[in-house]
Amino acid sequence: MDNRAIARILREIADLLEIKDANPFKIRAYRNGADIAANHPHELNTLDEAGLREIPGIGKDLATRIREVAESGDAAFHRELVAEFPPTILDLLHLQGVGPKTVAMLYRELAVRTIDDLEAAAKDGRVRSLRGMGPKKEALILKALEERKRFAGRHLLPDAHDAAAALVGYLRERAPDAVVEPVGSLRRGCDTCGDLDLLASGAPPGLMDQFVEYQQVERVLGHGDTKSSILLEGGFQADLRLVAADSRGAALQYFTGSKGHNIALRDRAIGRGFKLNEYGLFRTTDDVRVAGEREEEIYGALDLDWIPPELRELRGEIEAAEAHALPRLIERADLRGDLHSHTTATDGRDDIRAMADAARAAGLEYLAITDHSQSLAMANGLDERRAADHASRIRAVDAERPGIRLLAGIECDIKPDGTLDLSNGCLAELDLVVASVHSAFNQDRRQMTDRLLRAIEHSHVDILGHPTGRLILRREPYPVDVDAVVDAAARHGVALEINCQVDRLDLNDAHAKLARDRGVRLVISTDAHSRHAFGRLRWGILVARRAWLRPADVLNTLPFDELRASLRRNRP
DNA sequence: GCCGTTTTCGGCCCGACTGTTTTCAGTCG
Repeated sequence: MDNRAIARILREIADLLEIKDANPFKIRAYRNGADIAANHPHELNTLDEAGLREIPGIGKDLATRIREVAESGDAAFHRELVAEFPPTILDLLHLQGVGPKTVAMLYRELAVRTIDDLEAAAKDGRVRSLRGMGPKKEALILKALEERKRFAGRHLLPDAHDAAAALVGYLRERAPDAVVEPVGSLRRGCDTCGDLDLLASGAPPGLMDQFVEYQQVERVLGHGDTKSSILLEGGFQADLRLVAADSRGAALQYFTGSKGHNIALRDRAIGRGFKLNEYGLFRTTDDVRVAGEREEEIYGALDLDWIPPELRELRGEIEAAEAHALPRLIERADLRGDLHSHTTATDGRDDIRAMADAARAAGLEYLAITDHSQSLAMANGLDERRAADHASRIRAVDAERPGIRLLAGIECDIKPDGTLDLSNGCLAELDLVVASVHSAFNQDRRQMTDRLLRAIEHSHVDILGHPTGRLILRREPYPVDVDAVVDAAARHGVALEINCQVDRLDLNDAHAKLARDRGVRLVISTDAHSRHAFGRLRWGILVARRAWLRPADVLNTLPFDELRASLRRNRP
């Protein structure tokens, strides 16, 4: 059982306890445990009970349950809860406006067990007969059921940024003197986005009416003086909060989150005799406001350095801010090159010259052309003869093009047995080798891990490409022991890639941080298949910042000559 | 269920909006 599976069971326990109306703090403890499991960079099933208990938030009971799940695939406590309530009622919890109390009542009073049961009960008027329910609630439930069919789940980062940018632009036009800005997971740079949180500071109250009148509105979910929510065509939910200009810092802090970071910060405020909310930091004794206009003041009043939003995930940033030990995070301007790209020689859309010119126009000093190898027949992968010819063409363009240096590389397939797709002799003639998995994703964890370790041990491999193979919202990562891969990369001096394709972003933030902590170098690469793709470096930068990476942790911040000298094949 | 420069017991973050209510519970973020 991997962390994801452990997290799912803990989350189901929390949901079922909530439906049972159990102690809310117990529910929070399980939910917190699920978050910890989902985001933990190490495999929890490799830890014993003592090791688990060292993780803050995991105590005696949760450690026992996690061990139980790791060993048997389930926990007795979970099975007992599932026996009390059909697990299908958990689907009901995800409907907009339906919470645990409603689910419990629907099950108890109407024997509603599934989404279909609920739809039937709402349509034939049984829902409105319940206490606390009425025709409006019934209509809301039917709306939520209909929307569930149309828009499922989260959204990719660029889609969220585009939708937010359009909405922010619309609001700024109507309130030119206010500050309108994205907050929430957008500001933290999360790799997917559930909803769009916006903050307007110092805006006239009428802005709220204009927000709910936005052209793309599918439905207004709530409309108040300081807080409104809308559902956009296409499925995004957008929330807008209005605060006074002198509360902007407090509101930014509050609505940026994450939830865990905020709870820890408010806890810290209480411990120092303050109360923290979206309007400011107040002294408990006399309710006098001591900070609120700027975020820096809030953190400062709590004896902390200002914390970049990408780090606000309760992964040690508060301790680091207290010790003045926050890293200087990497920025787009620190990147000097791109080490993964494709051309018309395989499945790219532009030729070597077009790619080189586009990379230079994007401000890069060097570009590695790394087309596919022969196994990827679908992509017209290169055999040894074509790889050699392609390399000489790349070098010819390099010689004729000022202002950009090219590396003649390859994205070499890692075959199912862990051997590479081209001979040593062929790979030795190139400047750089990215090794990647593109086939046989169904191998088990042991096979896949051995496969990657064997590739890392290969003396010509410089970079492991998209190391876990995930496709966000489409395909789970293949099962692999990331810990072992990171350790091997550290031993052999192989860099791990943060692939900037918007549905990959692979490695993710937690794994990239793990790699950094073990002294592994990362690269941030576009995997560009056209000359228009270099802009996506910004998404990889967000992942890197969330992973606490400094410029020195990333290989392609080096000047060209130093980069070349640092590659495995050129090291003494 | 977790946790401890106030505590091993008694706390645990905070506020807005809605619908169904005659003062508030439920939901959401």
